[in-house]
Amino acid sequence: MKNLTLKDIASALNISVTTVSKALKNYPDVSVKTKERVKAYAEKVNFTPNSFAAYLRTHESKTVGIVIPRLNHFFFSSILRGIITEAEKHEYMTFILCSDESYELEKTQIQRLLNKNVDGIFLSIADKTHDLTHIQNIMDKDTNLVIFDKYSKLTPCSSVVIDDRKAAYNAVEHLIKKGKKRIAHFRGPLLPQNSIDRFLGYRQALEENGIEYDKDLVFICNEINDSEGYDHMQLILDQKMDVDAVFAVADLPAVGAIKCLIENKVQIPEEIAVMGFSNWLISSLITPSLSTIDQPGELMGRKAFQVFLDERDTKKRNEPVVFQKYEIETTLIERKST
Amino acid sequence: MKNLTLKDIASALNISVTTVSKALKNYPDVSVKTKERVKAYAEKVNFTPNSFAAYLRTHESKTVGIVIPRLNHFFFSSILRGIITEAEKHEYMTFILCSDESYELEKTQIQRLLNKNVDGIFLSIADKTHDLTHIQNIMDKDTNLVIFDKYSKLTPCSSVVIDDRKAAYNAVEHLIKKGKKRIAHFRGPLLPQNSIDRFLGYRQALEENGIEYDKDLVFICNEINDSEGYDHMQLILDQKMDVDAVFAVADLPAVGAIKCLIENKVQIPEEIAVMGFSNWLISSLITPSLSTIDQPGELMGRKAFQVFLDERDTKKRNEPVVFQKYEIETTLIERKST
DNA sequence: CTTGGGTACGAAATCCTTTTCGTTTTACGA
DNA sequence: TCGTAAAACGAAAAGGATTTCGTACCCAAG
Repeated sequence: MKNLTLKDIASALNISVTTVSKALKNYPDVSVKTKERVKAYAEKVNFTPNSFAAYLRTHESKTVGIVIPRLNHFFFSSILRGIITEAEKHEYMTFILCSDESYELEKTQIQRLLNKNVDGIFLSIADKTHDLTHIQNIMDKDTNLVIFDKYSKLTPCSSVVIDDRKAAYNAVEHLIKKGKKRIAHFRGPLLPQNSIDRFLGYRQALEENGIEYDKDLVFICNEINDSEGYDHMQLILDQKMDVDAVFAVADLPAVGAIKCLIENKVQIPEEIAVMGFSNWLISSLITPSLSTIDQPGELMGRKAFQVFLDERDTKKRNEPVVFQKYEIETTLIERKST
Repeated sequence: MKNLTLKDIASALNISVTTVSKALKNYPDVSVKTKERVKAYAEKVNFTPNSFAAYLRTHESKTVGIVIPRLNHFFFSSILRGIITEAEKHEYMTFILCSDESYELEKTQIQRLLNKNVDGIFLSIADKTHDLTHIQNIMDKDTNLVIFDKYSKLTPCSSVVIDDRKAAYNAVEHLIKKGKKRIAHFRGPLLPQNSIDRFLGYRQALEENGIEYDKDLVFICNEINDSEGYDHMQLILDQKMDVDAVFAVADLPAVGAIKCLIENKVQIPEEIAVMGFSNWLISSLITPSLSTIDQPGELMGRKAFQVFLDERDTKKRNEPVVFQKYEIETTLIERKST
C-alpha cells in the first residue's frame, strides 16, 4: 500500500512525469485533453503529492508552529483553535509546542521549529523571558513571526494583541461605578508587558476618578493560579484591610479570591466585589459568576494567521514586509461578582 | 542566512559530502580524527540536517499527529501535554487537529495527517463516529495508530484507556456508601463506548447493592456541557422527583447541576449529592468542590507515545506487531459535593 | 519549398540527505 | 620490496516533485 508518485501516474498514462506535474498544477503548456486525463486518473487513485519532495524544490513546508507558555489554559486553547482552523483552510498544518513559561524551553522550542523548516511561527512570550535574541534568530532565518497575547515592545515583528491598559482601565472603572473605592489589585509577575499594562490601567482608572493609588493594595501573583488569589484574599481578610473590591490580572486568581470569600462568609459583591480578566469558561460556571473582561482568543488566533499569510505573500512579491500591530477589541462582561 | 547543508560543510573542510554525513552519524568507516573535525565544525556553524531531504531516503518523518474531538477540554489538554512532552524527548514533532466530535471532520483530519506522512497517529474517536473504515485506511498505509480515551471495541490497533465501567461503579458505590439510594445518572450520548460503559458501571453498582435500577433516573446529555446538566437538574427539581444524588458522565454537567442546586437553595450534599467524572481543574475550584474520578491525562498521553515507539521499533525489526491495550488506573477524589 | 511562430510535450537539473558499493590509501607481515 | 588486508574515503544513485530549457510537430506565411 505504498504511496503513489507522479512516476506511477506517468507510466500508467504513458506520459512523462513532467507533464503529469504540470497538468496537476494547471500549466498552460499542457493540452486540455491531457490535463483532464491526468486529473481524472489522479482523482481516481487518490493521489496526493509528497510534501517532503515538494519542499525540496519550493522551500515551502506548508507548516507553521505555535509556542505557548501553557497548554491547559482556556484562553490559549481558544487561540490554538483560531490559528489551527484558519491554517487548515489554507492547507497548513500546525505544530504545537509549550514553553512552560520558561525562557530556556522557549528558546529550545523555537529552535526545534526552525529545524523543521516551518514557514511561520506564532509565539506568546513566556513570563520568564528576559532576552530576545532567540527571536532575532527567527527573523534572521527569514521565517515569519507573529506574536500574540504576551508580547514585548522590543520585538521587530507583527503582533496581535489587546489593549491591556484600556481593558484594565475599563474593569476598574466598572468597579468604581459600582461605588467601590478601596480597590485591591492582584497583579501578575513583573516582567510580562501584559501585567505591567494591566497594572497601569488599574492605576490610571483610580487616579482619573479621584481615588488615591495605594501601593499596599497591590499584590503580586508570581504564578497565575487560583491559590495565589486565595492566599492574597485571606491575607486581606486576616489583616482586616479596608478593601471593598478586587481586580485580578486573570480569572484564576479571581476565582481563588471568590473561594476564599465564600469560605469566610463575606458577601459578594456587597462587601467585596471581584473582577477577573480573560473570560475563561469557569468564570460563568462558578457561583457567584465572575465579572470579567472577554478576550476573544479564537478571533485573535484567526487574525494572527491572516497576518502570517499577508507577510508570506508580501515576501513572495519581493516587497518589503511592514510589521503590523493588531489590537483586538475586548468587552466587559458584567456578572454576579460585581 | 540560508540554511547550511552537508555540502557547505564538505567544501569548508575539503572532504566529500558522504564523509560529512557519515561522520555526523558515527559510521565506523570514518576516522576518529575526521569525525572530530566534522562534528566540531558542524557544532560551530550550528548545522542541523534538513529533515525533508532526510525523509526522502529514510521514509521517517519524525512527526506524529493527534486528532481529538475538542481542543478546549481540560482532560484533552492534559493528554496533549503527555504526548507532546514524550514526543519531544524522542525528537518527534506533533501536529494537532480537532474533529469537533464530527465524523466527517475526523475523516478529513486523518487524511490530512496521512498526506503529511506522519509516522504515527493518536486518536480519540469523535462522538458522532459510526463507521471505522477511515481507521482501516491508517492501518493500510502502515502508519502506527494508538487510540486513547474514546475508543471502540472494533478497532484493530493499540489503545490506552481507563476502565470506565469500573470507575463509574466506584463512583456510584461511593454515593451509596454515603447513604444515597435514589441516584440519578446524567449519561453521555448513545454511541461512544465510554458513555455506555459508565452507564453500565452505574447500573451494576446499583444492582449489586440491592438498589433497583430505575430508567426514569437516567438523563442523556447529547452535548457534554454544563447547561445540559443544569437543565436536567432543573427538571428533577421541577417535577419534585425523588432523587438524593446525581452521578454525571463528566465534570461539566455535574458543575451545571451544582449551579442549579445552589440557585434553588438545595443543600449539597445533604439533600442532593453530586459526583462528576474526569477531575477537571474546575471541580476543585467551585463551591462546594466537586467529588469526581481522576483520569490521569498526562500519564495516558505519555503511555500512548511509548506504545507508538514500541510499535515503530517492532516494525523496524520486521517482527509482527501485537496490539497492546493499556488500562490506566483511576482514583476517586472525594470533595465537598458528596 | 523554406521559414517563422505557436503548441504540446519531455529530458534533465535541482533541492539535500542517505546509503551502497567501489576505489584509494595505509599498515604490516613476509 | 612486494602483496594483502584493513581502514578511510568518495562517487553515484536514490528518493519525489518542480522547473528550466530544449525539441518535435503543425500550420501559415513568404
